[in-house]
Amino acid sequence: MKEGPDISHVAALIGDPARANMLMALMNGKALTASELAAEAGVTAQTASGHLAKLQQGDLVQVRKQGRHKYFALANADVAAALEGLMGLAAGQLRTRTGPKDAAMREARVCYNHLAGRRGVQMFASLLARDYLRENGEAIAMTTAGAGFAGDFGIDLDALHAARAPLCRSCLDWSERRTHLAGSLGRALLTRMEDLGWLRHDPKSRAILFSDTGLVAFDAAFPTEKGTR
Amino acid sequence: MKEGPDISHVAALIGDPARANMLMALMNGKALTASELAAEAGVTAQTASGHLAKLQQGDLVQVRKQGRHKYFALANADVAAALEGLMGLAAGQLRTRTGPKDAAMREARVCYNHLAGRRGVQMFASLLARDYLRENGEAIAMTTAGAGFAGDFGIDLDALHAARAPLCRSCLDWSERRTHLAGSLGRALLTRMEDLGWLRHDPKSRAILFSDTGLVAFDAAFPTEKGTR
DNA sequence: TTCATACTTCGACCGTAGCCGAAGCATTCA
DNA sequence: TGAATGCTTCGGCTACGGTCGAAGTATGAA
Repeated sequence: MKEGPDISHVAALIGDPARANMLMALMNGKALTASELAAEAGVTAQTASGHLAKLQQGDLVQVRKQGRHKYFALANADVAAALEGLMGLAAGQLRTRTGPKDAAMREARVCYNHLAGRRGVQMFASLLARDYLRENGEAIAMTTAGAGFAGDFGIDLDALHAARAPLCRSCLDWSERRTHLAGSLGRALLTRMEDLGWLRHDPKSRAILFSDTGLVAFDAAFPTEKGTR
Repeated sequence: MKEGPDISHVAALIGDPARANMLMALMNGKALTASELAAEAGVTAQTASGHLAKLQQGDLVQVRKQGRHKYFALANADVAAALEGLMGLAAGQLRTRTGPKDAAMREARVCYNHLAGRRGVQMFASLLARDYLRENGEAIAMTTAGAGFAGDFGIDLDALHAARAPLCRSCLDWSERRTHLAGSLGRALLTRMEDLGWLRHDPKSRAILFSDTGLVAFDAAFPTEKGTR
């Protein structure tokens, strides 16, 4: 028995304990790095790398490269549904456990050169909600209203456009596990807020520390749905 | 990575090509013998036996022993649902192909000592539809109306009750892949119809040959939903 | 630049599981 | 009773795939 151009291939992918643990860890919809998945599966990084390559080739996971990290997530809802079905047969138990350590880092930190963490996600969501930015798949475009907002905020868009770097890019947040704003605009927003005295860098870590008045101003500038009222 | 008390075990069962082929062959809901499944999977009987034992132990299939045959079917609808989910991921193709050879045998034949084949299934279904028999899981009980019908048909129920053998048993039909009536009642019905001259045994095979008048009488005695009018 | 981190590739080891031939039961049929 | 059929157990072979150490590449940090 050799040829199995069917269901068996994908089932065999799930059938390995290490890979199954990885997939189960991804079942909450969050993205995890290769190292995290290796720990989750209880194997070394080399072994995990091989497993993840197979999962990717089998279209069970999608990958997003982020600097020197690789974030893996389930490929689509169908994969989750298939796993659910198998879980029903196994009457298995879920395993959770996720995420980082430092509270300040989760709240706000610098990601390369832009704002990340809970505040970074908040800022990006606020810009999207007010239609200053629009997401089209991977691409992010600024609206004319967004350009006005950025100008009012004290950002020189012409200078940004002159540079060759892309204006807006989405970036996967490793603590929130949602996307936040990167690109030259993300960088400009962070430096502008630093100039305004809203925040400063923690010299001992990547954490970003808001001043009291800065935090109020930030919430006013980037309101969330709850905070808008 | 060793311990995988989860989803991976059942997935590994499906992950073997031979076993996957067997499961796919069972996806139409019909029951198949070990030999048929071996052929379906492209392995020898010994190998298939091992695979089927594992599938049974993993609660993916249920088994029913029928004389020297063993009929396997999917354990429940959950299994089928899980397989469906995996098929969705594999975009796989179904494979069908089933069943016996001789047309006369499929139409009607003797199964041990009772009527089997299309006519046997018809008879059983007719008795159930008119509430002469009632199915309770594995058990089959005769109703009082059924007792009256049997008496009118010329069957001595007292004699059957006197014998130690069970009155009614269901028997899985290998060509129709549905259950038909076995037990002492099934035996009595067949011999009674032979006495009435409705049918006779083919001396060269297990086939049962109806006479023209016998077939008309049989259809009248055991009408199907379509034939009732 | 130099160092540290995250991931990948290479090579070798090893265990497990699939496979079949042969023999062994169990059931049916003559 | 003996012969045929259907399935299982046993034993041994083979190979595929998971595993890790060590070295290699890429990215970010100092």
